[in-house]
Amino acid sequence: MAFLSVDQQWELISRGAEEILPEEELRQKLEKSRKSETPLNVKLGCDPSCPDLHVGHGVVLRKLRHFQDLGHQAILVIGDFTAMIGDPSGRNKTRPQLTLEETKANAKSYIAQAGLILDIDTLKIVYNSDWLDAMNFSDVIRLSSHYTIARMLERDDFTKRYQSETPISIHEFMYPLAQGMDSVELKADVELGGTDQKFNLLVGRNLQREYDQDPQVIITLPLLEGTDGNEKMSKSYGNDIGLTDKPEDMYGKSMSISDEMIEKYFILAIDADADTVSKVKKQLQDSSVNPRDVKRALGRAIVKLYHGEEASLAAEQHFDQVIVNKDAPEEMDEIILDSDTLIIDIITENELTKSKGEARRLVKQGAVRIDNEKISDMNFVLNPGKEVIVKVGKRKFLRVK
RNA sequence: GGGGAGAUGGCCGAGCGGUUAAAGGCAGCAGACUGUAAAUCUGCCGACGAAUGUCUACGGAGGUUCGAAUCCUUCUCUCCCCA
Repeated sequence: MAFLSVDQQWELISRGAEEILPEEELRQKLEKSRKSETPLNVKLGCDPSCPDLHVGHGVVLRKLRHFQDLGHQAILVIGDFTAMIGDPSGRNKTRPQLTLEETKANAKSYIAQAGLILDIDTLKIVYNSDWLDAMNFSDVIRLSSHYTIARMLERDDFTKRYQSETPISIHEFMYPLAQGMDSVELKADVELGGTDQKFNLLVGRNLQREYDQDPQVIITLPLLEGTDGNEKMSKSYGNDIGLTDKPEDMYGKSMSISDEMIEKYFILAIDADADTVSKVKKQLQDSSVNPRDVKRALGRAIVKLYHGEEASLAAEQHFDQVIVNKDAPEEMDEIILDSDTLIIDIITENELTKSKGEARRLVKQGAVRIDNEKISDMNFVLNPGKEVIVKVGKRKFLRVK
């Protein structure tokens, strides 16, 4: 296929990107690829230690998709090797040791979800255990001789941990090297990653040079904060919008982001073009529009991206009904009661609360309603036979028959 | 190899023989107010029980004591300094 001009490609590639290092080299690579009609190898590594992707992952996946749209070769590297090794010291909870089966299952789920964004047909998927597992100890020593401790310690989190006297195991130094080896193996022209990956991406660049390759250009993308507006989006912080979340949840979560995040979400979560972004920015600044309405548009856009237009409208309607008008939703889990049961047991057993203690606390605080009637009696008993709706907090419902 | 410091609830961090389910902060949850925003205020925040309460918990295992997060022994792990 014919490639667009470098400037045209540049517009899409640079959209939303934090840094492109070095810019000039990327221009040259694009120029060369255009002339020789050879697509660039664009690499994105992923960590299959967790099976669920969220909108934060979507940011960098969309960027990879941009390259696909421009006719380049997208390569998804499944980091199954590192996932299998995990963190042998067991200290790092985000890096548990996985079995081969778990890794495979996660990778499968990862690819399926990534397919919501990427063009799977032209995507090249590789597993880094293919080459990393084949290295022996001498290979590893040879590889590590290309890097020094001082350079390793330049990495932000190493510096911090070193200064705060928290342990750093030697093997942790191997991860950036392993990731760099991937770039060498794949002869990557470009590697994408979040800003927190900058160091690792640069190691790949340096290693390629050591192995006499044309070093990759790195493109970093801003990290998207989660719905709390604070921490980066992550399932473990509970602030994520999952790609496979139900439309209503997706919409609801989108509505709970803070005003300051709206513009960023427009840029990173839904890839809005420059015109839309500047319009949003203006609306937020001159308060001609209630920020809530800007957010509603955002919520619809996010749901539409993953579930289609129809679902996005339904999700908004659901939101209006349940949250704005405080009505019960049409669909909710339901149970059939066969004997008199304490309300506390009902909500605990159906996972509306985590423990009976919590259930009691909520009753005490007036957060539990039956058919919209606040109950305050801890010993309230529900009798079978009559259909009622139990509501806990603002958004947990259960139909009891 | 030698010397020193340390390991407390989701996280940070006080406690250093009984009044400690363990100060304080952060995070979390609920209520009020709202735009399921932010900010603010109030309450809760190990489990089980209606409750006096019972059980589990201060890195692991033993021990001293009427009583231990606190003292002793030992193991595991971490950090610092010297070599």
